[in-house]
Amino acid sequence: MATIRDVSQLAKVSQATVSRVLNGTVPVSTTKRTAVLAAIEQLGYQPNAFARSLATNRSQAIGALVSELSSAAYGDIIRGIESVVEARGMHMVVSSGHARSDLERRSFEFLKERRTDALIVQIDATGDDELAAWVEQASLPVFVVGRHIPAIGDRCVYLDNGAGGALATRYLIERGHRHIAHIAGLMRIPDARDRLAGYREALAEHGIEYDEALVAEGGFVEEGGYRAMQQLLAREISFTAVFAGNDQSAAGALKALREAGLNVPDDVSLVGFDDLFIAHYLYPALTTVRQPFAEMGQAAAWLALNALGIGQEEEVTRRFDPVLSERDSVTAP
Amino acid sequence: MATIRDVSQLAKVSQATVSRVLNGTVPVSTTKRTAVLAAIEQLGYQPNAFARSLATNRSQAIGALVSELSSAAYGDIIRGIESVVEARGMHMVVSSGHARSDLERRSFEFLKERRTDALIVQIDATGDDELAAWVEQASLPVFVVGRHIPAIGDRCVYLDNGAGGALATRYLIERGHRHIAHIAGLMRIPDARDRLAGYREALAEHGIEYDEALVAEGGFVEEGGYRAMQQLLAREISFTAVFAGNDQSAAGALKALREAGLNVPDDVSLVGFDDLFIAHYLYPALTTVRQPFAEMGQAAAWLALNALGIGQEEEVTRRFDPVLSERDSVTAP
DNA sequence: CCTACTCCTGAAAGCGGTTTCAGCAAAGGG
DNA sequence: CCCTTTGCTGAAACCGCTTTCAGGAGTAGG
Repeated sequence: MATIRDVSQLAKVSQATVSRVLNGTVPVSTTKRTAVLAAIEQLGYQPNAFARSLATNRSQAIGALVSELSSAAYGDIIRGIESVVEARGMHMVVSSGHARSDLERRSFEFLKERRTDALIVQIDATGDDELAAWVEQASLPVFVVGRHIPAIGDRCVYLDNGAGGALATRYLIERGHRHIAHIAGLMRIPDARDRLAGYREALAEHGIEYDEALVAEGGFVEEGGYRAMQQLLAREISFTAVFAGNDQSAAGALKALREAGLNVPDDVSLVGFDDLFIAHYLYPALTTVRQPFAEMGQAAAWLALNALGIGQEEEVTRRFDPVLSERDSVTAP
Repeated sequence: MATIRDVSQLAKVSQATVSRVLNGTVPVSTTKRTAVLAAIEQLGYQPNAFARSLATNRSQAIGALVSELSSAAYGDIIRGIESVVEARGMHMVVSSGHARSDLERRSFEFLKERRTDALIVQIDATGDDELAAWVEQASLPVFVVGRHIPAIGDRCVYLDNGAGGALATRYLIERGHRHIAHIAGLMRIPDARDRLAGYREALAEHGIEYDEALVAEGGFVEEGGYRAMQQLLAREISFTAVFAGNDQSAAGALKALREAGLNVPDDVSLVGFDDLFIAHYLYPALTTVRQPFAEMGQAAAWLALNALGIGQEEEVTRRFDPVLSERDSVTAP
């Protein structure tokens, strides 16, 4: 591999000059510049990223720590991050927390050690307080995506889950539903609590009394949604619509409803949350609250770049508003 | 940040000795070793990865270039790669080709420049010959996953698509179907051709004549599957089963069948390919040929590590066999 | 008791860039 | 016409680690 030294010798200039041509830090006379460029071309020279990083103490990479690499949502977040980071000529190093708090910790250390210039984390298993401590004590800028931790609010990019829960519920109410069940998510996750709060808020707005018997916990997974729906049906309280805490639990609920001989949307309307692409593949296609994962990833990436002084310095949206993706799973009661 | 120098001074030894206890390259006396470890602990010292890489010319990272970051299949491949790479204390740098040949090229250069120790690529848009040339000319070990290019066969990890096509078709034949349609994939992709070949092979095995009118191209996407199925129906040739080239086109086909008033599986049986998790969410849940993406990613990662001399040196499976995931979309005619 | 190995250790030379610093030439100001 | 700027340039220091090399102490062999 050619080094900067080889280039400088071939071009008959100093290494410093080659470096200056390369980085455009200081003007270089046209004759030398062209000589250098010619030499670079001729040797097929590529700067050694390690040497550069060592000298500048910049890695030209940002780290992404996600909860689970194979999930659809995180794929979109990563894609969002990658698109802006790569457009800035930087790289992305990704690591997964495998949905376990200890592994999240390990991956976090891993990436820090790797000295990425900034870190974007999207993890669930680690608690708010601990995560906030990580963020504050880290020696590099860290941003959190998909989660709102008030203590470090300016470092979070998240969806307004309360508004999302209210949006879904209000949508059902406006179509005439009064008896609306809710399949809640994993209650240790703030998102789940916020969505439930939004549900209650929308009910209250319309003078509908909150009934605990209409709420069951689905844990954000399909199997949980399935069982939660079975519980709701077993309680023999009538309802004409269900707001599921996420699309996966909605899929499970759909299955349970089908098995109970109930038709969606004719007998029961169903709304999900997230707008993963499974929402589109379910039958009937699921009406759901859209969470703009890719945009959120982009926003987090911009925050990170801004923190490094190489961003666009425009104001970056931190709190995203939910939007409803209307499909075929809702009708009037 | 503490450096190796700080550690060496605190421990009253040379930098070389610190390096040696760090890497275990050469024995160090117990007294010095404990002094060094104490100093490291006290200073919270973490070696600088750049300096180390510069000195060793090893990045401790392997690069992954995937076609599209947000797809379910690639998520599993990445997860597979990450699991083995991280277990070996190395990192993964990922980049996306965004399903475009020029961007694939750019990302490839990007990662090479970044001097990852090895590269794993999973891309579609670049042609066989060109990709083979990249692989052979690269200055680092490169492996291809999800694709079989005979010229560089030992560097490919792939599914036996022909066997998969035959498996699906045979499965249908064994259940009594004789008139089986095929929704082919994107014919410029070898996978699609191989699956079609497998389909024909299974037909031939059972003395069923191949009928071109029973094949339509679905381009591996949902919309294409939808239209392909409409074409097949419009041709008014009777068939009792369909083998779709992948799960996404199967989903489209399912939709078209439903709109045509045909029930799956009672009127028409349907088999997909890939076993993405949408297969599970479709209604009826899709019987499909499973492609073990995560395992394939792992295999590719092992090949890469072996090439670097830090693998397990066990024989690594390169060609994976398809397995049928039986669900609810097939029945006897 | 002397020589020949071992075994461990430290000094120093890289790895391949960036950046400071000083210097020289040309240009501008008085 | 002399002095100060300005603009480029090269030498050299430095980033933090690994690794070679030479040497000293301790042990074994003769």
